[in-house]
Amino acid sequence: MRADEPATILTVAKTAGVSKTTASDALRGSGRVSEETKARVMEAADALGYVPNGSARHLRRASTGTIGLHVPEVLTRSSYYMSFVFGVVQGAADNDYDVTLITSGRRTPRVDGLVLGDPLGDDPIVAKLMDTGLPTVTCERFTGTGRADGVVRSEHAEMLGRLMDHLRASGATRPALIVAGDMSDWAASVHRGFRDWCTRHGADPLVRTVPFDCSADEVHQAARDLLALEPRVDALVCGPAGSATDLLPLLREEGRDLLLASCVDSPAMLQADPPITAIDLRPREAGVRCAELLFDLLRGTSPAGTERIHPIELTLRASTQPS
Amino acid sequence: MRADEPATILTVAKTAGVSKTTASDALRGSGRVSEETKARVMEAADALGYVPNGSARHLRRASTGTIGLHVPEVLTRSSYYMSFVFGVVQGAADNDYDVTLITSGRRTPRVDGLVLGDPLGDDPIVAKLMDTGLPTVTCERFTGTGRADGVVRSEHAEMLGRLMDHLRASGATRPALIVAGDMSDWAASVHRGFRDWCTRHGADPLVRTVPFDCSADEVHQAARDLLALEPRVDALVCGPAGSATDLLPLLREEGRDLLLASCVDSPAMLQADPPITAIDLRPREAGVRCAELLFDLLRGTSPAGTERIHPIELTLRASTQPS
DNA sequence: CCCGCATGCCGGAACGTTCCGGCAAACCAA
DNA sequence: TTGGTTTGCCGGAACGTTCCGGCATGCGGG
Repeated sequence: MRADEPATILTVAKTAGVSKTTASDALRGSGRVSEETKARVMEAADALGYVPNGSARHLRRASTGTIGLHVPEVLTRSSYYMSFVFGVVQGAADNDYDVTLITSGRRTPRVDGLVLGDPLGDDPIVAKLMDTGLPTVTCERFTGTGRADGVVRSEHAEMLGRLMDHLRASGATRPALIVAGDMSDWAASVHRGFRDWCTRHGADPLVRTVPFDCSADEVHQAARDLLALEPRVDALVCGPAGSATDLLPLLREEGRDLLLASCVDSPAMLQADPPITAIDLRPREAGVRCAELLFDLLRGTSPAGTERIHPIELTLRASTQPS
Repeated sequence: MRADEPATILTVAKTAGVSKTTASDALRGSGRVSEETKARVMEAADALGYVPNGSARHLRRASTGTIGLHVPEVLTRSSYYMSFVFGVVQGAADNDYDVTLITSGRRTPRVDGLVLGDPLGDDPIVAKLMDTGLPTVTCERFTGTGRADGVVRSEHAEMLGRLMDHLRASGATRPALIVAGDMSDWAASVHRGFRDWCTRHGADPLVRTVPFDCSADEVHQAARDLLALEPRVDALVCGPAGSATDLLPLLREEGRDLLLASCVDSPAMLQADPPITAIDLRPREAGVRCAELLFDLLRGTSPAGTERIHPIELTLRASTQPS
């Protein structure tokens, strides 16, 4: 339980023997305050356990000190999103901001800006948030109506090409892809990367599309379709997070010894048998980058329309070694 | 980009032809306002797109309208925590509160109360948060110094007993347990439930302890220890989230055909081969309950010290069918 | 008619901090 | 000595909303 009333700037000022303005200036490094007075005020604030009242501060400054964060509630991507969320929170804390989670469009959020992870073009919540007019940064582009003020994105198409090169070098001649629909910029890039690679290498673009928040059954069905093709598919790239590990039992059951890769890495890919080659999207760093870009926008140090590239990596594991 | 200045209560009042006090009272259902006047004010607020300035409101009310949420950054539990977080956010939104994520003890948070998921007795961040004196609800008990104002917990020991009964009914005579250390109330309960069951049934309590945020290697090592025992272990209960699926490759490799169960359910348990029997902790609902309890505490409708039981379920799957 | 009560409005002050501009003192140059 | 500049303080007002208590009006009862 809380002991007594929190100290205010007036308490600190009285204790340090200065005006409230001097106390505020001393603690914030604003105005003109001598070093001696500044030290005295900071000592008093420390001794009193003074914590600024954010509501008062933000009322006066016409700001909130908070950014809103929205990620889709898709459990298959919980590992990715959890890391992303912690990254955004880290980036915000580094800039003395709080992060408020937004899971519905019910209330217009009172925040200084927004970070939207994986904004889906057909997500009404995202559309609503984009309509608030708040400074907004998206991780990957928004495929719906409207433009974010800032975008942090990765070169998924290029990385898919590199993965395909690796599969080809491992002996694959007939690769296939399971990918989510084009409402996600990420999924669209992966899809495009695959098609482009097939065009360049004279391969059939064998693709099955599933929903972004697809069930394991949907993934299984897509995989079965591909596995039934003749000539036989000899490499399978799984777009949806977690789907590669979900398919291991099916592949084992069908006695299919093909190369397997995932477009989203997670601890489960490493722990699978065999460990699965995957694209490490480095979600925590992506979160930090999104937060940083939003603050640059809020401070005016980056113009609206800024796009930043977030580097991703291909992690090779046993699932794509030639057998 | 934002079009123009947001409407204030003064704008609404002028538009509706009433005083600011009447406008405020009409929108909040406080004071004494006729139905006719109320309707007129709400119409004006709607037309103006009025959104209350939370900073002003909370400054006046000496509240923040925000609760702080802390969960450990343990990726192996991302599925559980993600659901828990979304549950807390849901519960908060239902009470018109925002949720701020707290990942470090660097700044004393300006929030009305705290929800701590899985508070570990040796976590310095949790200790710091408990020291703030803010009204605090924990999901499971805090094993360190200090007492939360409210606790939402489940009967893990009892559920463990039921799981053991099921394993015994499936033919297990020599069950073993991998569990995290006792810094987690949940882990301690699971451990106690296992030991109590073994005592009641004259079984050796075969247990290996791992850290709460254990690596897959640590789980593998613990499992190898248990698998090496003679007489042979015929059932394995995995405490750490995700560890049951992590062990499937090892069990397959060792040719061990034993019963396997997990103390934490997740989509991955369902997708494993075979699907793994698990305890569904229903994390999303747990999150909602924690938020609700915190608001009851803040409103004074529940006394400090309140404990509420959150029901959990045993989900039987192929991994514990007798072979 | 007068008094008490209920209803429905109202303005002022409060919340804690920051912004703005004023003022006094000290110093330096002409 | 006078004028200009710099430094370091200061009080008042502002931010948007809520709380508090006052007041006018109407109604009913004595």
